[in-house]
Formats: sequence, C-alpha cells, structure tokens
Amino acid sequence: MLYTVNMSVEKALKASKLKVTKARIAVATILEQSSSPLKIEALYDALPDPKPDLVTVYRILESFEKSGLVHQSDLRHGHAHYTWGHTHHLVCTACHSTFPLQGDEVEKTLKTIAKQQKDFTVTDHALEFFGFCKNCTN
Amino acid sequence: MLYTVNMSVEKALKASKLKVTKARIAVATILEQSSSPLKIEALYDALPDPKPDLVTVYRILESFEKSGLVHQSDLRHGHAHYTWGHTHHLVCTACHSTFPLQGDEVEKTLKTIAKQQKDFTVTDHALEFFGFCKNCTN
DNA sequence: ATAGATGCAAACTATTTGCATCCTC
DNA sequence: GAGGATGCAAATAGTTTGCATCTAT
Repeated sequence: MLYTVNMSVEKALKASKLKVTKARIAVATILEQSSSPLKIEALYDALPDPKPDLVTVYRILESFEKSGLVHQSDLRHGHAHYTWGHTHHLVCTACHSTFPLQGDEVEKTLKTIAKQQKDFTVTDHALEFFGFCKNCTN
Repeated sequence: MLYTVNMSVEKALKASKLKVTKARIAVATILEQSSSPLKIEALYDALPDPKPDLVTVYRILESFEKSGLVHQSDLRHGHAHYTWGHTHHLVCTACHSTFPLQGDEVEKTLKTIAKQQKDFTVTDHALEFFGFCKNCTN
C-alpha cells in the first residue's frame, strides 16, 4: 500500500500545531481510511516500510488524542482502539466484530439502537462521561 | 473493618451457583458497600487479613463478571474498575474523582445529564454496546 | 468424593520512560 | 538553531497461566 500526500490529514496536523512528519501522516492516513476502530498492533502492521518504532506510534497516538484528532475507545479486547474522529460502536462479544453507530449526537444514536437491536443482541453497554468536576474547573 | 455475615451477598453468590467462600464474600461485600467504582488495588487494600492472593481476586472478579454480579468499566485510569451492579459515572479528567449517575436506563440517564453539566464540564464520553451480532446469535 | 477455588511462582502483554540523535519549522 | 520528534533499550503495570493443594458442596 502506497501513501501519497494526504492533504486533509496534513491540514489537520497543522491546525493542531503538530509537526508534520512521515510517521504522523502515515498513522493519521491509516486511521482516517479505516472503517473500524484499530488496535495498535493492526495499525502498526498497516504502516508502510520502513516502519517507525512502535514506541513512536504510541507517542503519535497520544499527541493525536490530546489534540482531539483521534478518539480512544475500550472495546474490552484487552487493549486500546483508536478511531479518526469520535464514533461509537456495537461490539460483538463472540467474534469481536465492530459495527459503527451512525449519528453525531448521543440522543440520536440511542434512538437508532432499537432498530439495530434487531440484528444485534445488546447484552451490556458502557457509558462514561469525562471532563472536569466543579473543583477542577478553573 | 470487620466483615460479619452478609446475607444478601451470600444469596447472590448462591443464586449464581458460585461456591460461597470467604474470599468471595469479602470481595463482594466491599464492592457492594462502595459508593464508587473500585480499582483492584483499592479493593485489595480494603480486604481484611489474612488477605487472599491478588490472583484470587482477579479470578473472583472474573467469575463475578461472567455471572453479571459485577460490572467492569474503563475509566481511563490505566486499569479496570469494578462496581457491584451496573452503573455509569462522571469521571474528572483532572483529579480522577467519580460521580455516579442515577437512573437505571440509559435514556433516563441522558436526560439527567443536562443538569449534571452545570457542575461538571463534559469534554468527552464513551458509549459502547456489547452483545452478539447477527452471525453469532444462535 | 469431586469439581471447583486458592496460593505461589512465573510468564505475558500492553504501555511507558530515559536518553541520545535527528528533523521540522 | 531550537524545540519537538524519533529510535533503541530497558523498565513498569496490569493481568494471566500452570500446577499443586485445599475446600465447599
């Protein structure tokens, strides 16, 4: 797989004031083009040779997440998954398949669930909100 | 802290066909009485002497989760958290405080959020559904 | 009596840290 | 040129596995 210049990705990096490097472009491009959340191992495998160090990939993802370019999710597979942007998923407990949920807002998403459930038996879910509490909001 | 016989916990174990052992009663009691999600380290610290092996605690939590007695959540603190039953939380990114969300159903919970936000600035959230996809539903 | 629970030791996986060198701006 | 990014080596944290022994049913 060949990675040519990916303008939207480069713009995103610049907008976040991150230096544009080959490794970052490659990681961002793979995430952007993936239709499902990627674990680091899969992301690493997809990187073109010469691959950057695994440690670098971890650091890149950390910087992307701080900038909000990427979203980390816990799919209960024993390791983190990353998506370009911020989406939610249906995760099959048996085969580990993931199905992206449509809709930008949580409410909208929830209304869609009823239909989705026809083909997906929801047995559990995770819902956590992150942010700053009263004491930490300065 | 002394753990006397905890009937509700013992009943729950029996109902799940789990053998009633001292270690299980202790773990279940601590979780049941905790108002916030507990990480394994904190749970272990709270165990009365003589403490069971840490490995045993991991195995107990695994069996509890399989039986649905306990719910595991990823609060982005680098390790799992457990709650007796199934609740969701507001998690402060700065001080790691957690605030339980009231309401049994997701919809109900979401409507409550608007008010909660007055004192809690939500910057991100996680929402994942787990279960069985079409192919895995037999 | 027997299946399942526990303890101990060791392994494993995912992730992080330190430091020297390199590259983007 | 300077500050941030990367590579390499090593460490760490959380969790899991194997196996012998013990215990609740």
